[in-house]
Amino acid sequence: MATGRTHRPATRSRGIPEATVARLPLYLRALTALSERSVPTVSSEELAAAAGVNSAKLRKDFSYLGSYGTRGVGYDVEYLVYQISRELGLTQDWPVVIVGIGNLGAALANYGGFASRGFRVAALIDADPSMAGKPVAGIPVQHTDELEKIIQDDGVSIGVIATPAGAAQQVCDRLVAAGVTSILNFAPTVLSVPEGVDVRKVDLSIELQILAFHEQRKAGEEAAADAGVVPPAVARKQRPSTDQGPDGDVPAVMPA
Amino acid sequence: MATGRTHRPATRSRGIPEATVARLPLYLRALTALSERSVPTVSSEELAAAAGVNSAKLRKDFSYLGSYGTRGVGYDVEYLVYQISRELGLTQDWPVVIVGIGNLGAALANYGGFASRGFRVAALIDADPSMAGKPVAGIPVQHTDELEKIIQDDGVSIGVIATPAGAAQQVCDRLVAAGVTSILNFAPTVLSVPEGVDVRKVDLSIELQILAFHEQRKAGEEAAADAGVVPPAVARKQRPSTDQGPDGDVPAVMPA
DNA sequence: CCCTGTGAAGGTTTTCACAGCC
DNA sequence: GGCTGTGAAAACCTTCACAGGG
Repeated sequence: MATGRTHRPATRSRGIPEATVARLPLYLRALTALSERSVPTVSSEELAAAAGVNSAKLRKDFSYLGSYGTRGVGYDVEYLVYQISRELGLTQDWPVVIVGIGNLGAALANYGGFASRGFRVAALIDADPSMAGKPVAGIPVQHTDELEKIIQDDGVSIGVIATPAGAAQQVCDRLVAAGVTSILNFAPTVLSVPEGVDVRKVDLSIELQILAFHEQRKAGEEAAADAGVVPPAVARKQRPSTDQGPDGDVPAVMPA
Repeated sequence: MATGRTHRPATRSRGIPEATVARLPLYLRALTALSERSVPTVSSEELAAAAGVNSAKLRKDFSYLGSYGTRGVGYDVEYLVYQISRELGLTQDWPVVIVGIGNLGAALANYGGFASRGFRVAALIDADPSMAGKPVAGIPVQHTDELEKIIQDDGVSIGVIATPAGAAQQVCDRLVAAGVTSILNFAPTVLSVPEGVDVRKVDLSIELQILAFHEQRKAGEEAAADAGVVPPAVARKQRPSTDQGPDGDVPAVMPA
């Protein structure tokens, strides 16, 4: 699934596949770690292992960005960090508002991974008046009444919804009306947004349900295998997993 | 990307595509809402809209489960709820442990979506001795030392990791050694697990980075469109979004 | 000789469009 | 006539395998 904009016909020369975009942050994280250890270059094989992906995929992904490697050598770590950051738009500052400061909202506010990647928490917003002024992660919570003003004053284009499901659509509508065009939704609801607005969702219980499906499947297989109905399962030898990546599935995403 | 088991050759009669599995929880949520409103039947069109997916996809998805609809009428809500629950393995009880009771762990412990879907929080575990005994969401936190005992006594097969990145692999190893075979990882690290163990990950900052990518793209397009270089963007009329679904991308998944 | 970059093949997922049943 | 279920086509993504540059 794309972004709703992927459908546009013309001018798709810079078209980076959605699946590739989804992996760029993984590569970036692995590269940042290498950079911190002052590793100068890395091969597709090594980087792929660090990102939990296979190397052919990684090379194909990078080929969409351009030819940033050197044959016989590998990729220059610093250079790649820069190129991927630029491609993802992380070289600019993205002010973000978080709406709904419960446990989850607080966890998000405290999450270090944002600040280090060009995201700045511009404001924390909650509907509970008794929260107003209370600092969370060093930032004072503001009341929902201020929402429009904050977004306009700070030029916020990305909003995070961490409210209960019942409030999510209403908050979403206000965010969009005030100018937000990208929304990360943690509430377990389908949001309705106008064209041009991207929504991505993260649903904790969905991930668990998918695990349960496979878990159940495993149990069934064992039983079947024990009964000799199915070829015996491969021995479970310990070995580093490969290809641990997002992917083609549930991640929970989607366009508007 | 499949589950690592998808590759197995033989006996794939019950093979439900991974992309379909990833959407079943969405359908289930929409159906549960209809059930609560005592709606008896629903058409593929209506249910698809409620789940944020298109109707052809939904019908194809259901066709993998069997023929549970009635032509000219639609689907029986209660019956479908049951069939999907069963397929996902939610008709049985899944004890779950959450390791790492910071803001995020606490949010997860408090999250209502678990209990209502067959997941039972069997224990909360944290490495900080001063947390031990403190109740979170009504459940007393236990120390990491108890981890193996808890997992074995309760027959836990699903573990949730909400620790800092540095501790994640170690916790993962202990969970796996104690018998856990499915892991939901919130720490921003690639986990290495033996074959037969499924890992799914949720990375908050990855989702934001993907939004930033599209956000940047929009800005660039507007500029280009203003300059007449690109066909003018479609007017942004308000209209309910369709096809808001997980999907083929970053969700963050993968097999072992 | 090593490792990137990439056509081509193979697989999976989505979408179309309509036959078939109620 | 309405709506499901599904082959067939199209789009998308991954993997293979190797040409070609360092």
